Amino acid sequence: MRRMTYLIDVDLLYEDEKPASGSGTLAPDVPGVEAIYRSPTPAASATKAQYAFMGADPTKAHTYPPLGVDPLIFGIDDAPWHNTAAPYSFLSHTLATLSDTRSRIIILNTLTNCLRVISRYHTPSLLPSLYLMSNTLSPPYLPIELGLGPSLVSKAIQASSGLTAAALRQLYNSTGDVGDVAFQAKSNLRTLIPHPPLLITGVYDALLKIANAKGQGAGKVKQGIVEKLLVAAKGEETRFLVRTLSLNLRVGAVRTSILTALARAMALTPPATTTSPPSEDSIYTVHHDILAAAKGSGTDHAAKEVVNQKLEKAESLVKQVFVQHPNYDDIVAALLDAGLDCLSEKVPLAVGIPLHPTLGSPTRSLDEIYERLGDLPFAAEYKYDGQRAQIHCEKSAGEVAVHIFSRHLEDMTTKYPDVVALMHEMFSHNPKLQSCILDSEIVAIDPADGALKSFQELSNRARKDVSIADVKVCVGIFAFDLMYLDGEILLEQAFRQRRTLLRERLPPFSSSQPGIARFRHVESCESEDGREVVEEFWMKAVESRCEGLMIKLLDSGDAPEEASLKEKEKEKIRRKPLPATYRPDKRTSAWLKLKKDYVAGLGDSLDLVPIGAWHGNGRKANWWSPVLLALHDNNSGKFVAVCKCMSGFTDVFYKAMRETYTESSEMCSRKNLWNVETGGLTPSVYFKPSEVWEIRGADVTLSPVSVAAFGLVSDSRGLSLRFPRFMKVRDDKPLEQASDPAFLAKMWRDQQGKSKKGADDGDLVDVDFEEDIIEEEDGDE
DNA sequence: GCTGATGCGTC
DNA sequence: GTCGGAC
DNA sequence: GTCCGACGACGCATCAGC
Repeated sequence: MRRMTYLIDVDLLYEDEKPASGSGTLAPDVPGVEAIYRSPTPAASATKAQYAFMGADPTKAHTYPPLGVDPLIFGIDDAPWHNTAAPYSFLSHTLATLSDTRSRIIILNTLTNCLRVISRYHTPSLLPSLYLMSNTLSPPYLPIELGLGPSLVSKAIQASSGLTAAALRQLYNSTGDVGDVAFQAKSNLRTLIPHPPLLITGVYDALLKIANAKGQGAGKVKQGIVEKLLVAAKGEETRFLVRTLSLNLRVGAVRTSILTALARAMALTPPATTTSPPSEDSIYTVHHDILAAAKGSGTDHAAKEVVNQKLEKAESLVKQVFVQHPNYDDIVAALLDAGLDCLSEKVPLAVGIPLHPTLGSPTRSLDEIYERLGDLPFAAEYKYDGQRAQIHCEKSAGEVAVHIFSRHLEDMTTKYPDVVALMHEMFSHNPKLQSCILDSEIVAIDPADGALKSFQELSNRARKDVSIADVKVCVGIFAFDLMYLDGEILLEQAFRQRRTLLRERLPPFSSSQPGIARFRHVESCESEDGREVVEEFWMKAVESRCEGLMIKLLDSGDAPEEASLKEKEKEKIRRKPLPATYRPDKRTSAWLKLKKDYVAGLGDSLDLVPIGAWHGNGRKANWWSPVLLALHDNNSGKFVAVCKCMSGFTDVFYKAMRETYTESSEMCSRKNLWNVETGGLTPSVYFKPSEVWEIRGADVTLSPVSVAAFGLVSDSRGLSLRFPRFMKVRDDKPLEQASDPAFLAKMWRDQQGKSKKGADDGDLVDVDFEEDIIEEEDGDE
């Protein structure tokens, strides 16, 4: 009913301001955006079939073949589109297919077939397709960002659909997806002048132009490009275009799936652009005859086995190359030029290009660690609470080039000029050093005594184009691995060797200049010293300002067998090899992390009351998520919000919550009926305070938005919780026994006391003293 | 030139 | 960062 | 075991709007 109203509005709008020329209500023309519209042939030649697919009802007509089928069966011999350039509708068709399934197999088939078609019929679209599939614009270490947020996208949807912000908001609350909102808004529109089809290359170029719009008026320029894209988009295109623009593609395929598919596509359908065809004995390429045999009547198991082996080899090759050199531009260029066989040589690990760091998987206790590793020797290292840093250094003609990359491979060299200077000093102090790539944690420290400071203090550092003189927060580098040294790649060596090399060739170093970073190795101990030593080390780590321990195998070995198995069963089970190499592609989490807040009794735990919530997104679209949680102030009797929480709930729990707090019931209202204090947060709905939940977090943080414990610890800030997650319902606790502000304030003080020598006398810590420090830091600017 | 909102990175 | 769900 | 996507607190950088 309401929708009818919109339809009329929209029609009226278009009567008056028909955007036949792309202007009207739309932003002024943006130079260079014609590429979006450009079609290799005049628009008039677009076939009926294409428009059938792109019509308002995309479920009715599909000109594209189903992509989810086994790639061996999939017929790639008919071009699915009629122009030479690949239309964006083909990609949105692919993404729609992905969205319809959760089956990994179908997802991989779909991606593989899509990439085969594109590389066969329009190789220039291959690279942009990979970026659009992975919802990225460039390698992560290049500073290219869309700079579009929900508000700008929403404005653009308003402008191109005629719907009001409130109408869009309501659509959004019910679907939990901006793409769906745009799709529905657009489906109410009748465009009189058909636009030429969007092209994959055109969409990607438009995204780059959005990213390149900088300076004053950039918002308008970005919005203008978005509106043009939206006007040109048809059917499913709109949905995925908007998801792309919101950086929330959500089709169940990210890095690994895309790399796997790219490898399979290249193996099955080698590009015709290579300077020479793949050799007959290529271990990757699936040649015609074997492919024909494998896809035959389905009985040639030998041929299928050969195909599978080749595909597996290709996948592992592409993944390995990518984790060591995460750049689709380079990989696609190499593939198109020389195919899979030369990929490794053409796209090598290189100093100056970040590799994917090895990650740690969580562990609940030291017992669990010993269970998983048995008696294999390991090193236990402090896990510092700072920022991961991969440091690249290379000497060339006497100059040392330094690059520093973050955990997600962003280039943060200009954030740490003090680290760069230190590396220069280290290299000149040690003239034999030529090059290195090392893995480390950068931690805020007290420049006087090197005492560790908190993560929150580190995060106060400036981030861009910092000069050494401006550095306000001193840091220490705590190195723990060495992946490359003097021209030699060390990834295949055992951690024991890499660690020894690190210690010998890059010893601890302090600059002669004040304020410059210091270079240290992480504190560590070894399992060979005995379990008691490790236990003690773990306690020491917890008492220091560390999150806990990282556990790393020193030598490659085999996982221990389960003691409970009988001898016969043991023989059947293949022992799982545990590598001590630096190979993040082999195991996504090769190291084990033991953090204090995973361990029962060690983390911070609070009893909080749910007092409100927001509408969930995506798979949580029909549930309350996140939920707003509050302390109970014993003095005022009021509930005071501390933080939002969305982690730790099961689907069953969400459903139950939806029942308990039914919208517009006596338990749930859009108004603040129960007079709760929410500070800077405004939930979509308020809950009647009625139960207590146990919530765990890693740390208490000083918060600019929270008003919990406001005034107890700082005059300008409240307290909140880092990494909050739901543990369980406390049926046994009445509301009045929920945690109160004083309790939270005490938790914060205890946490501060821990790091300060002599300040651990609990209640004797002077609140005013702490407060002074904070206000001083606050008002320093 | 300043302030607040927004984007996007860190954990 | 955390977590749960699906395969 | 692996992959994916729901989202947490926080703070600097940037740009809109005054």
